[in-house]
Amino acid sequence: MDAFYAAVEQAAKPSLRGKPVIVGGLGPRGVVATASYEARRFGAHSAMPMAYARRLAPNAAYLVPRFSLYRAVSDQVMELLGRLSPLVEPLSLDEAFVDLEAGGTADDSRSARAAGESLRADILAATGLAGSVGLAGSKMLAKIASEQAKPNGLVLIEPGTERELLGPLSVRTLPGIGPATGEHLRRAGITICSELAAAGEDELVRLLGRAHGTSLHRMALGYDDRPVVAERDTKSVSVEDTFDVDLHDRIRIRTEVERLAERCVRRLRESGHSGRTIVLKVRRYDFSTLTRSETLRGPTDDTAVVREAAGRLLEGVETTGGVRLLGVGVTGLADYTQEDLFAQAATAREERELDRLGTASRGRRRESDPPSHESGHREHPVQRAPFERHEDAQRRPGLVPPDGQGARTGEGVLRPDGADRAGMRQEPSAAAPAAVEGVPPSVSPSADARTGADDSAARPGDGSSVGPGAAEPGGGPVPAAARAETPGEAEDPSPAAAEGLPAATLADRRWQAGHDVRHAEYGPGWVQGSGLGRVTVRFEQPGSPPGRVRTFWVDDPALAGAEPLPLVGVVPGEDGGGSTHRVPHGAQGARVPPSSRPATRPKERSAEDSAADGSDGVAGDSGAAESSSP
DNA sequence: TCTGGGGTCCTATGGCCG
DNA sequence: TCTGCGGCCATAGGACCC
Repeated sequence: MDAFYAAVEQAAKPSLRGKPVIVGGLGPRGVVATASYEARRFGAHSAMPMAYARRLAPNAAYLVPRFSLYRAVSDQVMELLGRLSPLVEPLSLDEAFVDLEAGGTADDSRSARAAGESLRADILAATGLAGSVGLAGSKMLAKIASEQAKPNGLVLIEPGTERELLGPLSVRTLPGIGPATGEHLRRAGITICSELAAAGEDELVRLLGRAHGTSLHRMALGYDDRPVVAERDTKSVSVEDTFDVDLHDRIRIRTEVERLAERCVRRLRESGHSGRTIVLKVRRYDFSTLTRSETLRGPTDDTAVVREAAGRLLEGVETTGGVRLLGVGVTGLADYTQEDLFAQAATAREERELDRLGTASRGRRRESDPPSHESGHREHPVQRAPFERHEDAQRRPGLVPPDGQGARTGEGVLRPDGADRAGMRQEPSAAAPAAVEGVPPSVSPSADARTGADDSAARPGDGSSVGPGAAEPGGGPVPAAARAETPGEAEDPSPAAAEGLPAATLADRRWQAGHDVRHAEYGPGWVQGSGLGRVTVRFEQPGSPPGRVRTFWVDDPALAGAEPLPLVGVVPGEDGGGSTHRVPHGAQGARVPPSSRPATRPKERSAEDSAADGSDGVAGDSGAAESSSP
């Protein structure tokens, strides 16, 4: 898919079509995830620091990613690919290999080209978006072809022309040659593929090591017999956060590590995994990165176990000077969970009974899994871990008895499903007003509040402007990345209540730039920006003409968060928009009668309106669409 | 320019064990 | 009983990809 995230946003927001759009982290340390082709003309591109992109393209629209929307569109595209062949290997949300031969879809250049063109048409019809197709006899060449096809094109590499085509291309074209290897080769006098091929395998192995050397030599000759692999097992799960301002306070660092551990385990469980090796990642003030890991005796998906392991690893890390990033990961995954093991232990007899009766085997265990208790012939018997952990658990209140049932209920104190989600949404109510008044636009409120919570107290004058009110017992604000994935969450008052915090009020609502909203009177739109107690909304939707902007008070009860609308197939409703529109779970409780308080018109509105409605109609002017989310 | 977040794979090193 | 060696594992770091 071409400039995927930006293209989705342009499809969802008609006023942005044909305009430079940049999607990525909007905080002071954000980077560009995707730049639309219009933005690329200014020199903006993926992985570029956002601050630099803003200098190059100050009038672009800057938006945070909305992964749930991209995932939904991606699913549509992948479904179309699945019709071509059972062998589809997704590389990311916007890219996949398809083995056309295996699907019987194509067996020569003509039929392959036809399949590619019809696929592009189908993608356009289903999503309204452009995709590019590369056709070739191997994954490497297909990928190179698709790069050449962009934007919105199709390139086929005829069999027999591979070496001729590769020869003059930069070695950087080949997958696996990045900045470091490219520089390494350049110093050896190798800059293009023909030179790589001529260097010979022995020389490349000497330069780059066994695996890399041999595979690159083959690729330079056009050989690549890697198969298209449909199902790949996940090997690790991790979460990490970069902080807007370096962390110095040791207690604060520890708290963040624990929070990350909890988030990591949540993701681990959601994927149906447990894991044996806990990894702590620390990026220091000078960008040097170190990892520390600890391998347990058996796999776990227990929050407390991971949190404590991460904490132990942190103890061995020197953090004076400051920390800019922390991460927690789990590797050595097993695709059964601890509860399965508990259950197995507790119900082994029952299970054997069921098996004897021919009942299908239970749980998430697969044929390929390590043996269970009954057949333990492993050098490192993973199944011992639960029992060892159980001893720990007995000393720790609120943990799990090995009775299968208790695995969930006993731990409910730590992470009942609702409370976990609440944990993601613990938004210090005191921080919101402070942020609205005191935080400069584009500074992520969460991170800023985090720094305000202790670091600025410890080190006055290090740049944070949020006061001690930001600190909140029982959890901190949501990292920007987490919020970005869950639009509308901030509006849900229930989690706060579940945590015993004061119920959220309308004034606590956060309006994230780019996120969808619905106004009782004006219908669906999206947040163009907010700050100073106001939120500016552009009222338009996929398929509609570019819409107008209006500004409201942030606590306007007529305004509610909304879920993204489908990009294709919804005719803008006569009722003012989107009859298929769903109010997100978070907004249900806050549903309001139409305009119990009339749309207000702050004095600044006219100025803001005219700026945003100006000649180019883009959310530009360095204020509009960017995240001045309070 | 001042550098995200989620991954994968490879390499080197050192300890343990048969 | 000691030594050398290879295999495997744990750990750490780095390159790369989207």
